[in-house]
Amino acid sequence: MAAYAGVSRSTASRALNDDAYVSSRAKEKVLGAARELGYSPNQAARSLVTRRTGAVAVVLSEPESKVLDDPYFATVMHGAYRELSATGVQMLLMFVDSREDVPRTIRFLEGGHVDGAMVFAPHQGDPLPTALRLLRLPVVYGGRPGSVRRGVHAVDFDNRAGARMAVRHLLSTGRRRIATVTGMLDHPAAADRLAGWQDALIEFGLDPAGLSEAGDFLMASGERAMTALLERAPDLDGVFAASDAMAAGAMRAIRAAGRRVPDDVGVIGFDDQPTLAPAMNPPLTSVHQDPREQIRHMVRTLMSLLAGDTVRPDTTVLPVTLTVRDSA
Amino acid sequence: MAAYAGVSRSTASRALNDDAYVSSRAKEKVLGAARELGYSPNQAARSLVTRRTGAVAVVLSEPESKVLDDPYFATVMHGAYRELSATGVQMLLMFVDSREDVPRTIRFLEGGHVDGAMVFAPHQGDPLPTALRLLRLPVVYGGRPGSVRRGVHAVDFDNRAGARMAVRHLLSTGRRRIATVTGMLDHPAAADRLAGWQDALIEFGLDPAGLSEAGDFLMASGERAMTALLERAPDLDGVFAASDAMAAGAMRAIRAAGRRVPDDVGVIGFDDQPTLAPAMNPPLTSVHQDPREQIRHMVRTLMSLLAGDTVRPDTTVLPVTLTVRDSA
DNA sequence: CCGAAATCTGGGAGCGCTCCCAGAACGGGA
DNA sequence: TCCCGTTCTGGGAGCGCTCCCAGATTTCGG
Repeated sequence: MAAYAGVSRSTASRALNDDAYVSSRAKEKVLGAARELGYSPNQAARSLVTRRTGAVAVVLSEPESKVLDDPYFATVMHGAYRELSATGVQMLLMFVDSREDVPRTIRFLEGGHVDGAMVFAPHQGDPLPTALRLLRLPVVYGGRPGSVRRGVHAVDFDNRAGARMAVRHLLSTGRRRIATVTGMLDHPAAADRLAGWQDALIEFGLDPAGLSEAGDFLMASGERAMTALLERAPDLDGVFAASDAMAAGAMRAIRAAGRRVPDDVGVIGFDDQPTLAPAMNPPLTSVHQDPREQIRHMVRTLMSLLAGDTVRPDTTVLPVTLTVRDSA
Repeated sequence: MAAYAGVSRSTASRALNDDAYVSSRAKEKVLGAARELGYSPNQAARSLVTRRTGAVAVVLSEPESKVLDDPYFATVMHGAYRELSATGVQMLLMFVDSREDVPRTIRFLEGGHVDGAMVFAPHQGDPLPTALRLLRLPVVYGGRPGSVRRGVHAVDFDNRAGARMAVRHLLSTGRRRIATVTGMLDHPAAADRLAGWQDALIEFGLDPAGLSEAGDFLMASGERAMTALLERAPDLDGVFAASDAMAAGAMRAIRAAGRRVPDDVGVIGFDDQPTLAPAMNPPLTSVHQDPREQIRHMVRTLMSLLAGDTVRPDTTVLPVTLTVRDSA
């Protein structure tokens, strides 16, 4: 190929990587030859010497059922692919379903197959973040990792403020008995949302006691939890669910109990899932977060890290907004 | 590392790749040293000489909205990851959202970054399969590709037989006016399901005229189509929807028209989505297909191809079953 | 018009591995 | 005991690229 262009391998390499000190004439010749020959450089040979792979791992550490069910992860995968390929980086997707997957994953990540990783590992007891600390591989977390707190790069949403906003909105319509259905509490986001609900009630001088019920982010748990809440506190007039799916379940329970949404009970969800929240009946008021924005931040941070910039390890907190529809 | 184990690089290499002609003593020494040193071979150097990357691309050629919405794709991604990593192959996920993505994708695939590809490209006009024919890269399709018919490896479901089974089931409960809501008809699966519906009606001497309405696989289109059908044929007593989501939409329309499921109108879906079909009210009778089985077949075929076996290019058709619940 | 600085080019080394080949060690039958 | 086939080992070449360095060429101020 260098021969075909009539230059040395060195010059060809420089032209292809647009280095400094290449005459425009040589560059043109090389690029022309490459086009004519349909030449594309051998990635393996290149990585061998540059010690860069041009690939980044996206690690989803959640049980299978969750990943398949939650459209958030579909958005994450797709968004990560788009953002990464826009910067010329290949995405390597990895799933970690159970503790047994951890060693294999670690081995792969330290095997020099990737330049860095974007990790979603929200559970408290997840061994992955701890294991990852020992590697010297640039890692950016999506959402505050459950197990490791400080000294890591993370991009999270302001779950607590979002929950506060939701509850304040319910309060602003005159409701005073506001319950919550939480997510799994070993999940920092769930804990933060619970805290935000509590913040707003206390701020208003109200007593949160007995008005919280644990769910697991999925619809069925929302229905179950809401049924329990209605039994325990028949006078409740509002509910904040830590996910849209649970809000949907809660609505079913409310109707089953012969109450109306929003007339008798106001309902607010979290996530503002585009395929779910607006399609509900009535359309769901929900705390809106933008996963694409999160991904963008994560990619940007990782790219700085890969470029060798010293970025102070920190958690970036992205703002959320309240999308008001008819359910509250 | 070879030095540490006290053997030559050749012997170390042989031990690590468990080649023939290595004494068990040498092998033990090498493996022991590797463990002690936390050594893992440099993938780039290895690919450089073997001309194998140990990676396979999974290409999803569908518009973004579809990929994010359809749990089938989540299952595909996750299943493909599991099956591939079980055979020691890395998965590279690629999305092709629009025609503009095609050249970039082709360039990547022919750039020698992967050993083969598993492609999901169901649309009739999709330019990707045609472009892929020119590459000499082993490709296995998931579902019959829309544009290229023969001479390719594909693993499809028996959509036509599945639809036939569904309609026969409706017929067996005494229903005689059975409508269908189709998927996008540029999608071979949708066309096959429509054909199967027609097969069963004709087989029973019934006239399908006016009882079919086009949808797009999503819930909203099911509702819309069903409303139209009920208006056009108020006497209908059964409906076969080409997806579970459309079946859900159809149920809403049926209720909105003051009819009951299954008493007045029997409903059957397709896909038997685990998170949707059993959770519906009433639980949905649906044609069951197993995406994991499809993936397994695809991976197996691709592996044979990579091993250099000559596999006759052909479409494997996987059987489907009918899961009977309460909606019909 | 000269010399030094800036710009450009090609040769050579080497990244870490696998594969080929020649030769050493081993084993068993004549 | 010797010979031949089998099993095992190490050395060397080379995969295709980038990077370093030395030398060639151009540019430009004095």
